[in-house]
Amino acid sequence: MRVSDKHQKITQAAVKVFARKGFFNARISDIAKEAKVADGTIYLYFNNKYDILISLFEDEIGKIILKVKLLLENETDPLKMLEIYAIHHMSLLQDQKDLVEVLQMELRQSNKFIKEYRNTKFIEYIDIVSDIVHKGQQSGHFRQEVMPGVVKRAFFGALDEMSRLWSLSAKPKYTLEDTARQITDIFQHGIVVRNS
Amino acid sequence: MRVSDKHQKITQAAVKVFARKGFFNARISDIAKEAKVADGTIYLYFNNKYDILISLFEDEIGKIILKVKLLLENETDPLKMLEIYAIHHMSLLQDQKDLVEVLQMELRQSNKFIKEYRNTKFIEYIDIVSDIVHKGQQSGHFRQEVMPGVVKRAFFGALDEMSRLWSLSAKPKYTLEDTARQITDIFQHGIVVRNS
Amino acid sequence: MRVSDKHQKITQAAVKVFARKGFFNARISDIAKEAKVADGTIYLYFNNKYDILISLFEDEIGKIILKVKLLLENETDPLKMLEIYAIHHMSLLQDQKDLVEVLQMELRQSNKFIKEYRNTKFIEYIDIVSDIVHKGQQSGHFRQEVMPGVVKRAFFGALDEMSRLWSLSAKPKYTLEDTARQITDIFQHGIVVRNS
Amino acid sequence: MRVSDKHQKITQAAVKVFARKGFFNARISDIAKEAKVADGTIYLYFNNKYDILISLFEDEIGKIILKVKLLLENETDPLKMLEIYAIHHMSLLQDQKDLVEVLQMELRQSNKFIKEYRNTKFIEYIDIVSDIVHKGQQSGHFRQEVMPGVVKRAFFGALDEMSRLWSLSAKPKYTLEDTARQITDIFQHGIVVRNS
DNA sequence: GATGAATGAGCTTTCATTCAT
DNA sequence: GATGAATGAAAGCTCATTCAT
Repeated sequence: MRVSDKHQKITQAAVKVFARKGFFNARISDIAKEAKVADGTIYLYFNNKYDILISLFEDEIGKIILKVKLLLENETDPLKMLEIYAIHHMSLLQDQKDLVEVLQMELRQSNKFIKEYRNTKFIEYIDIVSDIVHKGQQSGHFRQEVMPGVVKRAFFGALDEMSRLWSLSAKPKYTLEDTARQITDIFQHGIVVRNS
Repeated sequence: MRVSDKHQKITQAAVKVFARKGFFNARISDIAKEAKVADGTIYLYFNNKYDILISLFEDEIGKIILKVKLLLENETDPLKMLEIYAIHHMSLLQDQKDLVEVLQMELRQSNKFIKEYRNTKFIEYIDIVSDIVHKGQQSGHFRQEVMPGVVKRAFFGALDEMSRLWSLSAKPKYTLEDTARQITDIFQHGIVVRNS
Repeated sequence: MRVSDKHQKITQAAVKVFARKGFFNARISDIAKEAKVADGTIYLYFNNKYDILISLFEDEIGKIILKVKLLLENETDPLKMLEIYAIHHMSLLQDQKDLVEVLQMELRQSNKFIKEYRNTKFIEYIDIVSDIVHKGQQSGHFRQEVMPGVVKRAFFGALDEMSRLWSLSAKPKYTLEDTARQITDIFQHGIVVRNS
Repeated sequence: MRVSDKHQKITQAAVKVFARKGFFNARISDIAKEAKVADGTIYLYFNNKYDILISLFEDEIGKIILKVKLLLENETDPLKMLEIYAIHHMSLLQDQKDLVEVLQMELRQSNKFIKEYRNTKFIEYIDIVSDIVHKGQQSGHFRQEVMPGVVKRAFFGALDEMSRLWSLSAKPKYTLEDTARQITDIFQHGIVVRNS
């Protein structure tokens, strides 16, 4: 069995269990059982319960960043780039519902209980948006008075809140892709230079 | 001593303690000490620890709804109404920082640990936005193809994410009011009918 | 129930359990069961497992010191004082066998695992001997070249080792009092000025 | 690599680790690391953790016995023999500080956690003293009324306690040899027949 | 109503020991 | 013989909740 095998099995089990019960209600033994390893084995790969969450967070956000950057590589239109980002973000939910729920939780909780933890991976992820906006402003597509730092947060927040609703609702009205497009549409209209 | 007196003291203490430590790390005895009552006294007013959080959430959101509805009463321009909503939402952070932090956490957590809890108060709060959008569409101010149900989530998400950032950052670049205006500006441009 | 009641019950239970199993093999639940309280109750009176041992040690040594000082109060002959000290020390074993065993263990162990703990109570106890020796030297009873600081350690060590043997052996040859007298005899002869 | 090689490496490592942390706080992995072998290897040479301690104890005491018997071989004066024994005992501290600390601990603890263990090696070691005393009584050097079985314990106890102090104190007042001599002096005076 | 001492279930983490390689 | 990853029982400690006063 490869070394990374157990590590990955535990991470995946943790995602499942954290998503189901939340971080605090999840027991180590739950994760161990889900991963089909002994409780003690978890501590060969992680320092403690928090460490599982943090590692998981950084690893998974890291993968997401790589993926979206790859998707954006061949696109130059900043309007289209926003759409690609949004659709990719929302479609994560379809592929990795549990992961998204854990990341959402973690995002609100981690800074509460681990003061010293600085969430650089997350910042890297949303900075993709401000980069797009900045580029759009330089190319004259986007209004100059719009603040990229505000847009990135607002755009992420809008997508995130929408995905939260989506994962909770039993029978969503729209597809995830439609939803992503609608939010993108609002932001595109919201920041684009009017051709009047 | 009025009955509500102890209840309120405990609620306020809970807001403080939950904001400081998070729900799970907060101890009942912390709240009791902060409220200057005995541990057991809390159980005369609340069924259990979760109940404090839920009650707190509903009570406080209720007050916020009342306040913002009052502010919107004399305004008819849907563009201005969005701004009023946004500014009021963000300014909560100034007046009740602890409360905002607790509400943000609770929003992401409660559905994890209390499956049966349906967050009707929160829905009522964001429905104010969809009402504004709907009204704006009827009056011809807003584009018909925009979905009010999407806008309400996106608008709330954008404001909420921005306020999360704000409460975390040591020295924010902009004032809360400016931030509210910038986000409102994006959404106003995003959904308004173009006068071309 | 008096506050001190539970504290004392736990201390006495701890003495019993520590003596039976040793500190490390003793479980908190053993002590709790012996004291007929809940496991958690112990933590209302002691900070942790070590704290039980330390508190116990200091409290009980404190009592022993008081007792022996009282016994020595009306005696002026330093030779007799040594005997009183020795007999009292050895007779502890009869009255409080468990306690003696715990103290003996603790004496060898505590300084190993709690580096910062300075055993002032114990020093106070053996300093009684060096005081006697010093007084005996001033009154011309004891040889000047004898070091009180060495005698106190040697005397205590001799008594302690003898009592260790005693508590282990199934059928001791001599009575405790006889043993105390024999050791005292050696030391008396060992340090007294010869009347030649 | 000779069989005994690993055995010895582990024993020496165990002495170091037990002295540093005490038996219960020492981990098998600590010993393994110190001995530069794998954890599992230890179990090829010892049955369990306790077995390491017991083996170590018997082996090392055995060596000490051999050494002191050799030193005493050519001496016939019982007074001098006591001094040789004392000086050798105390000087162990200089050469094998860790070992002495472990033996001291073990002496007080082993009978607590391994009921069936009878410490014959230790008895053999202190019986050297009672043999000296007995011989001294037969040759008329020592008082007849002194009990060899008491002297051996008292003498060992005095030396042991003194060495315990010595290994704890940062800056001892006297040299180990002086201390040994002082204690011997007290016992010599204590049991010798007076030439009056 | 108010108190806070007492409870004990529950959890994270440790570590001696095993065993497949 | 040697390894060290894996095991899982075990235990210290916490804290929501209760209830006698």
